[in-house]
Amino acid sequence: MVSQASTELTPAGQRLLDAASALFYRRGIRAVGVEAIAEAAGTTKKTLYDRFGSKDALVALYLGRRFERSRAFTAAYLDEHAPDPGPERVLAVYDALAEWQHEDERGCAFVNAYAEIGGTEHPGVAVIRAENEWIRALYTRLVTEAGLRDLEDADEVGLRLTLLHEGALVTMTAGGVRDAIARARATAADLLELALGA
Amino acid sequence: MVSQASTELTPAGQRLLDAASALFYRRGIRAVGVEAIAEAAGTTKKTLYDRFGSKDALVALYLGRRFERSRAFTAAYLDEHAPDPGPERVLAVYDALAEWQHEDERGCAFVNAYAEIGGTEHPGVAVIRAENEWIRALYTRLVTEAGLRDLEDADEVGLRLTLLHEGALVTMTAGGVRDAIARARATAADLLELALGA
DNA sequence: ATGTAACCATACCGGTCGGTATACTGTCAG
DNA sequence: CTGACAGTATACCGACCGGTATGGTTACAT
Repeated sequence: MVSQASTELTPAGQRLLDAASALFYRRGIRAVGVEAIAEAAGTTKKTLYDRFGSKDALVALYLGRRFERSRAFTAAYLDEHAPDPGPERVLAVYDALAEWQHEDERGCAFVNAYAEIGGTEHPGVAVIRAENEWIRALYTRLVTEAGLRDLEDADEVGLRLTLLHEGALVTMTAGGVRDAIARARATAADLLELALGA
Repeated sequence: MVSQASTELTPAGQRLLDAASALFYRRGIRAVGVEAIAEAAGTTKKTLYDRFGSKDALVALYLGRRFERSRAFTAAYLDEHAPDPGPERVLAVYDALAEWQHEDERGCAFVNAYAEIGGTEHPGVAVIRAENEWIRALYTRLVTEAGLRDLEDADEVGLRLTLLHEGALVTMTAGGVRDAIARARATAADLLELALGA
C-alpha cells in the first residue's frame, strides 16, 4: 500500500492529470477539450493519449483521484479535530466539508460530473456512485460509534445526514447560500440529539 | 396575465422548445447540438435561429419554462392534496416533488444545468438562482402559515427543509437511493415536530 | 395585389472536437 | 551499442459545433 496510482504516473502524465482535474472541476467536463488540457500541462495531445488512452479514461481518473483525496482529507480532519467517538465526531464531517470546499465555489465534483455523464456508460459513473455511497457509509459508521447501536436506526440517520450533506453543497453553489454547510451542521446536530437522546 | 411566454410561440417554435427541453434535460446542455434539436422538432436550424436568436437564449427559455411549470404543478398539488395550513401542507411539497420526478430519473434540471453553466455569464444562471430561492421561500412561507410565526425561526426551518429537498434529488440520482425523497419527507416531519412542538 | 411573417431546404462559414500519424530528441538499462 | 521508453513538435483526420446566407413556398392581412 505504499505506492498509489497517482505515484506511478510519469512527470508529464502527472502534469496532465493535475491540469485536467483543475479544468474539469472549474469549467466542466465537456467544456474542456483535450487540446486545452495538454497546453495547460505544457505538453501535447500525443503524450496525453500515450498515457491515458482516451478523454473518458482521463475523466474517470480525475474523479477517482479526487475521491481518494477527499477520503484522505476527511479522515485526517476527523482524527485531528474529533478523535473520539460521539456526536462531535459526526458533526466534524461537516466542518471537514466546509474546509475542503473552502473557496472552491464549484460544489461537489461528483454531483457536477453526474449532471454531465449520468445515464451514460461513461467509466466515471461508477466512481460517482462509489463516492456517494462512501459518504453515506461514513455517516452511518460514525453514528453507530456515537452510540446508536441499532443497525436500522443508524442506517436511517446516516442517510438523513447524507441528505443534509449533499443538500448543503447544492444550496451553497446553485442557491448562493454561503453558510449552507454550517446550517446543515446545525440541523444535523438537532437530528443527532433526537436520535441519541438529549 | 392571461397569455404566457410559451403561448406566444409559433407552432414550429413551440416544437423546437419542447424538443430542446426534453433533450437538454435528458442528455445535458452541451451534449445537445442545435442541429439535433431542429431535427427532433421536425424543422431546421434556420427556424430555430429565427425564433430564438441563439442556443443560449433557448437554454434560458427552457429553464424559465420548466421553472414556471414546476411552480404551477406544486401549487396545484398542494391545493388539491393539502389545502389547509399546517405541517401536512409543508410535507406535501415532498410528495409533489416525488410525483413531479416520477420516473424522470435525471433529478433537478436546475442543479444539472448549474453544473454546466455555473460560474459563467450564461443567461440561464439567473433562472437557476431564482428557482432555488423560490423553493426556499415556499418552505418558509408554508412553515410560517403552519404556525411558526417567528420570522427568524421560519427562515431557519425553511432553509433546513430546502437542504433536505435538494439533498434528496441528488442522493436519488447520483447516489442511487430510490426512496430518497420519502426519506427526506420523514426527516422533515421530525424537524417540523421539533420546531412546532409535539 | 402586395407585403409580410412563418416555414422548409440546403449549403456554407470558421472553429473546435476527440483522436491518430509521423518524425525527431533525450535518457537510461541491458 | 542498442533498444525501449518518455517526451516534444506538428500536421492531419472526419465529424461536429454554433451560427449565417440564399432561396423558395405557403397563408393571411392590408
